Amino acid sequence: MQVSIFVLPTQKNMTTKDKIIELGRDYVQRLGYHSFKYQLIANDLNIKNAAIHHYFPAKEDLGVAIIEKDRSDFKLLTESIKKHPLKDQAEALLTLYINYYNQKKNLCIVGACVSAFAELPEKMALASQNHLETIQTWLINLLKQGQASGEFRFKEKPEDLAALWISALPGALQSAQIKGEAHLMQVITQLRQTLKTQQPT
Amino acid sequence: MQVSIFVLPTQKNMTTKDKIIELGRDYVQRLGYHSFKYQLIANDLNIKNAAIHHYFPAKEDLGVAIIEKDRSDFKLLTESIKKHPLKDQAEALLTLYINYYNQKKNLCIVGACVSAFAELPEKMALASQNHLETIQTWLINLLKQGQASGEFRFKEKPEDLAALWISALPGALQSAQIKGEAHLMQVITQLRQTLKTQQPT
DNA sequence: TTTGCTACTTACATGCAAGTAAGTATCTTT
DNA sequence: AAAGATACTTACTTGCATGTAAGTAGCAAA
Repeated sequence: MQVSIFVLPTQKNMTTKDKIIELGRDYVQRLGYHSFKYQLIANDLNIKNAAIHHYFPAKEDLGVAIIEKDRSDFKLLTESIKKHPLKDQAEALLTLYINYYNQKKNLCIVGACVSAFAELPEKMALASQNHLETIQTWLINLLKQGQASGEFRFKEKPEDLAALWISALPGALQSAQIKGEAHLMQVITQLRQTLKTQQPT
Repeated sequence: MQVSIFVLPTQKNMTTKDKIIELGRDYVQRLGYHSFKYQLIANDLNIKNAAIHHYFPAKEDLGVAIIEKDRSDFKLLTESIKKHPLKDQAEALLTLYINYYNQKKNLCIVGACVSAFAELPEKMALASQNHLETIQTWLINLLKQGQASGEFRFKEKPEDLAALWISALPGALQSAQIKGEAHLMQVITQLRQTLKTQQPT
């Protein structure tokens, strides 16, 4: 299920527009929305600043495109594994964050958005709201299925547990910048235990 | 134990320097470090921009002062309640975050620092590292005491549980901007349950 | 072949935030 | 009363990021 940790940000057969979105997402996840600049992407692609404005007139437009790409990727991922055991599906979310850490991306896109929310353009605020909603809904559903099937045996409300997961993961990824990978793994260990899956004997 | 939710950011008997730190902390918690500007504080205090540079030559200097003030306040708070029941001491941390939310501060200082960490001046990075360390150490200690006394009956390692708390609280505060107060309360509910305190019958 | 579209470059305008240098008013100490 | 320190203001520099206007090169369709 896990392909490669070090995915190349851009590939030859991608259009410039798509490369801009990919590189933009990278920088947003490393630096945050307000600290990422068109110039960084322009340098990487050996094009001029204004070329990016050709595709995305305002930074806000690129911001929205990045969020929607990330949301779309999330949907593709969850769709592709929806027949897998529920525990594996939950693990896929955890793996996502471990991969971010290994790629030195200490913000997930949703985390980057909420941590800059007060200064976010309105369209980006709406897009990030939709993105978070998508993740939350998927997770709640997963937890409900697991509770119903007995694959998970937690006593809490699925909504409450989902809230914990979608707060703790972005938070742990952020603080792992200071406390290191072990910190992220401690949080993930705790989250795994909340599911109360059958212990392998 | 809880004084007033709506504490005035500055008071008459404070020095200008202290007012700058307090207002700075407010703005950092609302906007994030890179989005808060000297001009905002200058307007609030009816002074000129350059007056702030008189006290804090570089923005980084004010940043460090804000973090150290926050850390100092945290130490004062925990010191002042160290004789209280352990459960109440844990509740005090939760209350801190509920108060932040009610004051529309959707970043704690540590959260503001880690979410902007890659672009943070070195002195601020160190200061925030110390701040986080202080909170973590306090919490681990509290959990260990509670485990020893039987006031808490969790089975996890105190370190792991502490990691969850200090990731989930900043994360929940941030995402509460999108998902509302109920979301924060769901996370807090889950964290309370991790302590496995005696249920009141 | 000419018309037009796509994908850019060149060159520039704008605005803003950080920071500095020099001056002034007031209060403090000797 | 003189000297210095404190708490600012005025006026300015610098640099950078966003964004725009106008031009160009190449391919694509009519």
